[in-house]
Amino acid sequence: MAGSQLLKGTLSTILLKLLADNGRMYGYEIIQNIKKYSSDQINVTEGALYPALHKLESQGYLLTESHKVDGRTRKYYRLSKKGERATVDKLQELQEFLQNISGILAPKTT
Amino acid sequence: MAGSQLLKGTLSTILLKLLADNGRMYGYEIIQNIKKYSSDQINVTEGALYPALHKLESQGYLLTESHKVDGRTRKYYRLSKKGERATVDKLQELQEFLQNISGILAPKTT
DNA sequence: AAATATACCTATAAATAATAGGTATGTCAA
DNA sequence: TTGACATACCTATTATTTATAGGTATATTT
Repeated sequence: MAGSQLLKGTLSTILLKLLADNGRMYGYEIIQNIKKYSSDQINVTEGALYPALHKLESQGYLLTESHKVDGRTRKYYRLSKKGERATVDKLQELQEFLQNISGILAPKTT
Repeated sequence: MAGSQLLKGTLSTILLKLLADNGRMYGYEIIQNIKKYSSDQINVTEGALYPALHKLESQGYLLTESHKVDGRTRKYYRLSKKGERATVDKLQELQEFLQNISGILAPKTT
């Protein structure tokens, strides 16, 4: 996809926010969810998603449990207490950054 | 700075936009400008800026001219015709991306 | 004389995502 | 029944991008 490099730096925060909203999700579901919410414009690849989830897990932000559904294994991820706190911080940081970027991108009226 | 990795992918577009607005700028000026516009929150390092400018130049998006001012050399960068076209495309791409991100980050009302 | 600001640059390291590959089950159509 | 496609997990390698840290040099302020 064009402009895919724009995702850099924002993916982990998006993942935390999705889990905060939805309680628990599994990898495949996350990919579909982001695709849908962005009207097919943001395509998170598996090679980006799974390492990102595993890193968040290793940092103690996520807890996991595996369940077999229709013969296939699903690994559910959800926020730990630590992850909930991190989500608040990272969300605020990202929103401030987006505001700053918007300020720079705003058409100049001078 | 915290959250500095958020800049990833957006820097070259920001540079193009700044040059589109200001006609021509030199490296040091760009760093100060971004710092000021973001209220000190976005700090573009030299190690990020100069390679980024040189890449844009090598892609044919920027033209340069050096001038000596107060004993110091300034290298001015400005958009080429090709750079002007690229700016329009990249700006639109970034704005669509920011909208998508905002949509995902918006508080869930469901 | 020393510190700070201005002004350019690059080499190496770190972080992050893409590409491309692997494994496996379920379903639907030819 | 076979082949395509969707679901579901994963990792190794590569590419891209920025940070860190270093270098050079002049002007101004303390």
